Amino acid sequence: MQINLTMDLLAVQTYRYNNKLSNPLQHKQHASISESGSSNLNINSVKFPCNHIGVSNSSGGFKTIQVIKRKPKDEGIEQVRSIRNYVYQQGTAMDSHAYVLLLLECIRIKSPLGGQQVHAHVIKSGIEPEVLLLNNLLNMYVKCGVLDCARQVFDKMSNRNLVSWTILIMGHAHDGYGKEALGLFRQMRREGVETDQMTFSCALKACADLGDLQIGKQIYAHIVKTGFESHVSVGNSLVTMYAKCGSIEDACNVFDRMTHWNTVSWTAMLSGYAQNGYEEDAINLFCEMQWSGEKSNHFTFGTVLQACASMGFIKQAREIHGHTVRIGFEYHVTVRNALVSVYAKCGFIKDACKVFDESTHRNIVSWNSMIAGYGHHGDGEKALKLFCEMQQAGMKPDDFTLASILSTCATRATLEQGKLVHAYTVKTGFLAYISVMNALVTLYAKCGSIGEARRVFDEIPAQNVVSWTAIIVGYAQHGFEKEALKLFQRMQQVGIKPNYITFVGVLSACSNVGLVDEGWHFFNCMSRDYDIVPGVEHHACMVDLLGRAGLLDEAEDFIKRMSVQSSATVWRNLLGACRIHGNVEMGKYAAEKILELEPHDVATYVILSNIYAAACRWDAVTKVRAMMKDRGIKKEAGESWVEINSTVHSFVSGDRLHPQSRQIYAKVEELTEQMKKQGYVPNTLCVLHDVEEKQKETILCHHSERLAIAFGLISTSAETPIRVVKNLRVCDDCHNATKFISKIVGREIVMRDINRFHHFKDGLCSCGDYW
DNA sequence: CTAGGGTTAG
Repeated sequence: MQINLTMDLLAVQTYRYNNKLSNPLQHKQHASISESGSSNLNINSVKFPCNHIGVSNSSGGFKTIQVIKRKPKDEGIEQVRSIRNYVYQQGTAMDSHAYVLLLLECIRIKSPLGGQQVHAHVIKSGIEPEVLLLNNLLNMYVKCGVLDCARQVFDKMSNRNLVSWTILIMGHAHDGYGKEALGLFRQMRREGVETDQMTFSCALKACADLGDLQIGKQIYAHIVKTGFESHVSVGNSLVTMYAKCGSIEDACNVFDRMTHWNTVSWTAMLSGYAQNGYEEDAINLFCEMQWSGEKSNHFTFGTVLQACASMGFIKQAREIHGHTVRIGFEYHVTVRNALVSVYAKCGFIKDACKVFDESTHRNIVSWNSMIAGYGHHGDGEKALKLFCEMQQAGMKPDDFTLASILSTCATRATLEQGKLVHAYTVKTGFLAYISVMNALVTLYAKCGSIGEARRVFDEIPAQNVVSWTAIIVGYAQHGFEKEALKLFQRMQQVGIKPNYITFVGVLSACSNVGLVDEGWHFFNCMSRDYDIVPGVEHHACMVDLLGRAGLLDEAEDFIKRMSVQSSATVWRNLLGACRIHGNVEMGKYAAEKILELEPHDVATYVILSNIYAAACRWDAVTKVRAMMKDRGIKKEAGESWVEINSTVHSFVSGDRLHPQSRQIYAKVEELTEQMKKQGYVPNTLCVLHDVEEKQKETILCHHSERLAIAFGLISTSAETPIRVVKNLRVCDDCHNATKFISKIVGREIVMRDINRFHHFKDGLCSCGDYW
């Protein structure tokens, strides 16, 4: 089916990454306040940045970029106009107090334009603004997200007080400019201004965001010295700072030593547990909190539900959902968003959808949660539809939305749609967000364009651990292990520490080409040199590596000695290796293990049956087939798809639903003829069905990947590479056939199966038949 | 002037 993205793409002719937009800091447009005033009251001459305003940041990181979420044009102008009229109506009666009220109104409607009008009017009025009014101006700019202007006001103030400093520091800390916030904090102390609990809190928040435990501890020492330790707010900020810096013990210590607690204290501790992988402690603390009599609020529920989400604790989530209903928090937007998220992450997409649909008030997070939910656990088409619906409902996508949508396109390998979204990010300035660029790296990698992925990666101004991981995983999936491992070294040279997922990428790079020694090396050094405890995913990689390399006993032994709880994936990798190396007994054992964990896993039955068939154990094949019938398990349809003109064309084996079915099958026949002439012999062992030999050949030739390739060939011009995606491992016979096809038609065929990429060219596959 | 929270990228 076709999905049209409701985007105005006319203005963008090219999807290529636009270098000029890569660093909005070079393009920052300052909102200038004209001292002469009056001209600025003319709506038409208001010079105000409408897209993004950069604030210089020594860190060079991505948080430096703010995007003012523009409201629909008319509405914005209306707001400004009404405020201006209000100002005019007041005539000469305007005094400081009235201006303060107006500024608060600007904050309420989030109108920096309106605020600027008020500012201009203050200047024009000729009154000498006292500290209170200036602080409110500062606050207005900060709250409207225009730190540049706040800074300008601040710099011109002759009489700053503690509040002025606090507003500015808080503004920077709140918007992610931690270094600037700490710089201001230091400057403030140098200038001899007394700090209070509020400034300490803000400084600690800056440390928390920067993850700078050292400075955090220095500030703590200062807090103790000045006697602010007993303030609840300071305690809360300390808990948060330690938790965000990953030092959960320190956070606990502070929490335990506090003399009194409020809802914030409990929530901060809860969140600390949840973010550091102590989800169960978080849930226990939530229970303790209920016993203590402390009231929960929407933040508390949001946090505890998040803890449930990352652990897949659906039962607890439902209980908490019930609790929010009982105490009337059910319809709070934050709670609802958390509910959408928890249901989606636990795989209960229908429940998530219900909560979303029944929401009376939706904000950007609500849409993002639902879109991400569909992208990860439902289906990509629904995610894209919702993305369109969201815009029809007048909700502007943000960086989170776009990262999710790009990730959805990556999963579906819909390169053309992905390119449209890429263009959209260029046009709207969202390309400035590292999360969006990282998602683009994965998009191109997962669509088979590893070169394009690399180009995007290289253009990221300051790659973070996710960027590096994305490109490493990309190379690993394409079988370019050397490049993957080279980049792994490079990332460390530039000072980026690999994390848990980076190692999944590194180990899969090794397993994809059979680098056994290197795999062991990386596996062993994880905890030794990087302080990362290998998890079940890493163990699964090792089983895959050893098994596929033919070291089946070593792989089995490895599973038996594993320190973490085994998963179906671990056994599935062993089963896959048994299939490759034809080990019937171990395969049977692995299959049993998988079925203990996932009794309805269709693929396991199929592979087991394939193993028996390859060993000519037809009795056993029959048995497996009977077992499947008994248990009501149907063979999962292998599905392959190609994207042509932004439309996804999907095929299952023997499928005749496509309108061009006749031509597709004709092409398949034609190709088969040519292939046979060149020496192709169908491998009928790949056929599970109990049918005549001749019929088996036909079944093979009508496998979903063949249909997709044939359709790709008849729908695109010569020399265009064909990109096919398959939801399962590519079948042995199809792999062989595709090599022939690539040579016959003289085209590159890129096939992504569930594990990796196969680049077929001139009769050869990039995997070197090791897959 | 207010700490605390929900959505994202691998």
